[in-house]
Amino acid sequence: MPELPEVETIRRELEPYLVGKKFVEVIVCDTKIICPLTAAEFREGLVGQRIKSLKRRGKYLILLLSNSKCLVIHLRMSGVLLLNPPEPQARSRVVFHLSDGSRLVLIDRRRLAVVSILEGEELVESKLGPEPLEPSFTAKELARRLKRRKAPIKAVLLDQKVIAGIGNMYADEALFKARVHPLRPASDLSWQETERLYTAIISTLRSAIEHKGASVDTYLRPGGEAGAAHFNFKVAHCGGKPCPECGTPVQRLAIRNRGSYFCPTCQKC
DNA sequence: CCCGGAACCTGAAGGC
DNA sequence: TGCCTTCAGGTTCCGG
Repeated sequence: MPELPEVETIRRELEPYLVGKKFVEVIVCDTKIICPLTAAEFREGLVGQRIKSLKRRGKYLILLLSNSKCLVIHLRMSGVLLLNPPEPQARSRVVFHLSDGSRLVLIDRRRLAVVSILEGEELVESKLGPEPLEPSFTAKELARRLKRRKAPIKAVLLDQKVIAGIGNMYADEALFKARVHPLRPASDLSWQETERLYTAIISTLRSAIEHKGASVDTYLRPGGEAGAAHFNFKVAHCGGKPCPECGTPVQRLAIRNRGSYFCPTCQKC
C-alpha cells in the first residue's frame, strides 16, 4: 500500500528520468482511472507537455507541466508506476510515452488509483493537513490537532487532514514505537505521549524512506525492485508473532474496518 | 464539525 | 476440485 514513504521513493527514483522529458503519446486502457476526463481529453492535456519537476504531497504524486498545470497521481491501494517494464504488462491502466522513447506505465490490480490533470495544486492542498517531515510540523502542532478529536488515535492518524501521508501500516508502527494503544481517544493523550508519538511518526517515516518503502502486497519501485522497509516492521502485519520488546504475541484488532496490530503489553489502553 | 460505517474494487486465501 | 465468503485498505460519501 503506497503511503508517504512509498510515494516519496517513487518520486525520488522517477525524478531524474522524467524531468525535462515530454509526453509524446498517452494511451488510456481504463478510463475509470482518469474519470471524469475522456481518454481524448486526457491525451490532449498531456501530449507536447514537458515535465518540469516532481513533487509529493501526502500520498499524492504531482508532475508539474510546462503549461503550469499538474498531472496528479494517487495510487490508492494497488497502483504501481513502472518505468519501461517488460511487455506485455497485465492490468496496465495508462501508458505514458516519453520523448526519449521510454514508457511510464501505471498498473493497478484493483482499479482504485486516480489520475487527473489539475490547473494547480489547490485541490490537493485543500484535502490535506501538514507534511509530517516538514520542519513546520512540531509536537505542539500535533497536540493541537489531536486535542479536539475523541475518536481512537489510530483512526485520527489515518485522517489525511490531521497529518498527510500516514496510512495503516505506519500508523501501527508509530503507535507501537510511542507505546500508545490504538484505541486511546486522541484527545486523552498526555503531552508526554504526544511528544513520543510525534518523534515516532517522524522516525518511522524517515526510516521507511531510507529503506525505499515497504513491499507488502503490490508495491514496487519504478524499476521493478521491492522496498525493504517491511523487514523492520515490529507489529504491522505481524499478528501472532512475538513483540520484539516483550515477547507478548502481537494482537490484531479491527478499528474503523482497518486491521490494527499492536502489543497489548507495551501499549496499554 | 465530528464520528462511524458503507461503498468502491479485485485477487488471494480459507472454509466446507 | 470448486464454489462461496472474507479480507485487504485509501478515500469519499452519507446519516446521525
